[in-house]
Amino acid sequence: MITTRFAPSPTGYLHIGGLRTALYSYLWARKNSGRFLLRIEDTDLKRNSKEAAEAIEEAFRWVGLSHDDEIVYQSERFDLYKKYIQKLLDEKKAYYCYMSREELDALRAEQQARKERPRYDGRYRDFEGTPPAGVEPVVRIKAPTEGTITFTDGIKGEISVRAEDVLDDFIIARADGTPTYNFVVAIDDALMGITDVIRGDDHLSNTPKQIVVYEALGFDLPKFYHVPMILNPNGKKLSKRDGAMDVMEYKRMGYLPEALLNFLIRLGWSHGDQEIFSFQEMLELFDPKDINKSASAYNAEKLLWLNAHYIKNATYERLITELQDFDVNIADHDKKEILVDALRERAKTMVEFAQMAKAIIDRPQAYDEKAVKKFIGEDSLEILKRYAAFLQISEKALHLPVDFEEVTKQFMAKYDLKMKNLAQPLRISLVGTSVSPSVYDVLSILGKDEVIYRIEKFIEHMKKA
RNA sequence: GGCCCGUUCGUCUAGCGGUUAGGACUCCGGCCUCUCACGCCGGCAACAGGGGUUCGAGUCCCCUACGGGUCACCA
Repeated sequence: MITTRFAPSPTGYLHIGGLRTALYSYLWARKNSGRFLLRIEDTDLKRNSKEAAEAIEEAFRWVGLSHDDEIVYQSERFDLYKKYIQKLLDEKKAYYCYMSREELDALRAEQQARKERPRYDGRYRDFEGTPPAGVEPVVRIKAPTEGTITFTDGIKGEISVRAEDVLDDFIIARADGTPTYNFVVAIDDALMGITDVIRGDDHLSNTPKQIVVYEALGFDLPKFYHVPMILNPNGKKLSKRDGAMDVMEYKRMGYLPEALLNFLIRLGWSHGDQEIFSFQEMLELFDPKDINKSASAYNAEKLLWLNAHYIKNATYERLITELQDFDVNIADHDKKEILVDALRERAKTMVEFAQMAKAIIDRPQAYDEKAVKKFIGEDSLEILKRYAAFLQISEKALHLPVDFEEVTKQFMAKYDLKMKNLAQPLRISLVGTSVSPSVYDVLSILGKDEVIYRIEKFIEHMKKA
């Protein structure tokens, strides 16, 4: 059984880097009928963990991820950690260190002056004497001083480091008794039964320290997968303005969650040449062994393309529901399918979709000057007037785009007009600009009466001007 | 600076010793056409550099360069 976990520190929101590792962890667990757990790394306290957890769950809900069991808060497990600290103390695998911060700072300064790696010198490692007064001790773990630590990373391969290069007796409990990150991560992963740790590769160099904890406590090591970072389009670290903002911000910008997920899974992972992955396919095909070794840059155009793809293929119900979040309610519109089909090919985001829908449904507030200048000629108004009259007396029932196409062709034949002569003036009269879906679609969506009304209003407006 | 990791078109990537180095996004042409899109067809564009190993290297090894991560009583 595979158990994975997502273990963010409470920053207040979930960004796409976090979402991606969460997705990978989720997929790997679910694919193997395993469990996917959520743990909040809040040993630091200061920040509001509940709020952060709620933000993460909200984002999970939006994209369709779910976790098993209750959320684990490290801040609620201090007693547990204390027991393990005591255990290591009793077994002499950890010890109190009475070095003051000043002494520590001085030591580091010296080492740096000598161009050495700053590290604790182990002065209290085997201390048996009377502790200096007035110093609240920290607890340090005895780390190996020689030899190498080797582990296999599921993405990077075998990683091997020399103990003397990277380790020292690091602190596992602060002077106030609270435990530190590298200590609790190892304990919680072990106690929660995590078999596969999938996390950002900024944790790669923490892994040896955590292995020291696992070994001191006699826990089995999980498999590690260190996922490369997401970079901004310039190859630098991702910041908020590049896309590292709250995942929910993507919803507000009109992205569909399936597009975001498809975008993220493909960023650093691939399955041959396949670009489009349904959630089901992600579940079937994802394997962390196929994750790339190198960092990848955030590519906004590709996200947009994927979003457009999912909009094109979404159901009517889905799109109509999504539209409600952007103040467009067409659930009761009798031509809603025609409207949706006309716009789904054109919108890259739901925000654009909504804007385009409004541009058709709402009567034009103004007429684009450039368009008028370019397309409204001497006889345009006369043609429109006749066209409206032609529609008015039409005996045929006008509902679908093909109905309007038919009468329009009859009209053009009667007056020996070309589509080019009619289409743009008509479009401008209906929506106020020279850009819109097919005029036949617009005609159908608006319906005969509204069409005639808008044409008359336009003629009126032009005559006034 | 020490340690660790990485480097195929601008970007995401395929490749797993023998390929005209493939696909996708973007961009540029063309077709379609009532505008804008969509769609379709076509095009530009890459193995960081240098040494090895090998009959043969994008693929294996070493070095260099560049990029990133990390070295806390943060996580």
